[in-house]
Amino acid sequence: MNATRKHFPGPAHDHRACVENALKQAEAICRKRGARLTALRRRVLEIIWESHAPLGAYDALKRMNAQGERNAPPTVYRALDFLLKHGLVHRIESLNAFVGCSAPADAHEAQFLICRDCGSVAETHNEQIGEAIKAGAARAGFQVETPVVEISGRCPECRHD
Amino acid sequence: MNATRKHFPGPAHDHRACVENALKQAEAICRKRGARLTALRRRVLEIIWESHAPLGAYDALKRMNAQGERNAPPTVYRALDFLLKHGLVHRIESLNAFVGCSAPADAHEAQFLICRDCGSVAETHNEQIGEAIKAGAARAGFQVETPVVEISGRCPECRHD
DNA sequence: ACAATTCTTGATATAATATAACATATCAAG
DNA sequence: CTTGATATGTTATATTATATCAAGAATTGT
Repeated sequence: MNATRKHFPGPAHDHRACVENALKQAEAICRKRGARLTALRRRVLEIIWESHAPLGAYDALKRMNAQGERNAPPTVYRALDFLLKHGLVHRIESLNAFVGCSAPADAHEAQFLICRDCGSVAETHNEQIGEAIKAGAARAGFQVETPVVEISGRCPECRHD
Repeated sequence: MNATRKHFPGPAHDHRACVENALKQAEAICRKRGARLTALRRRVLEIIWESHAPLGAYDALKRMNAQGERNAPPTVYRALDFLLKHGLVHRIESLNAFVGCSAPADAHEAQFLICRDCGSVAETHNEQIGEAIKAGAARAGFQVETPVVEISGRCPECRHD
């Protein structure tokens, strides 16, 4: 196994497995917490998981309404709020878009590698980055609460050295 | 001197000096590059520097128009684009807002410490964070281009341990 | 100084993202 | 089964950002 594949699944991977796994984990997590993963929320999660590229709220809404339904923006935003609160999706601040969380079961600080060519995002959990951030912040007397680390660049598939 | 002050200037500092310094540096930089720091752009930079808290584009626009002028959104966005291009301001992605660059003369990768209470932002240039990011990305086969590091938390003035 | 070119600004319209407010429906506990 | 809490529906609006075309100002080459 190529170390690369661990983060960026590559174009040929079985994406249905990603989606199924994400939904199954989400159900388990919500069951354990007594949180209600309603049909609507599950559907939004599924839509977000259509690919590894972040999806805007309005794009998700379009997909929800593809069969003629008439959901309004608050509907999708509320579902996204729920999913965010439970760590099932992440918001990518630099894109105003949302991506499925690859490790929803564990509390974690994540960083995002965002390919500027294909748009796909890999989530990493790099403690060194977190430590460096905390150390630097401490020197400024700053108390870290929510570090946002979003790294734009080129994924293994799209780079051409 | 308190190490803290180096990053967060604190409420009592002489902010006019910050502004004057920022404008003087901007002029020098633009002169050296043959870039035109027009009256409009200079004014937007000055408005952004009104405080150490990031300012939204439309808030900047309101201030520009406070004396009855009728500038439109593209005007302020264009000025901001110019200032961004020349590294005179930074965009804070997680706030959709802009803050003056504290070290415009040097090329640098910056991180931002954002106080969630008072809203002020300190810019740091921490190479360890940059190195940790590059190392982590390399392990994923990812080529870093533009790392965004925005750390929300509490500044020295606002924390209460 | 003049024309040609480029850069900057003005002006209007509209796109894209996000939330407020209030009504109705569904669920879950007692 | 009714009460209280949670979730969804609906309409309107706020906030952030860009496309497009026209007009003006500075810069360059001659």
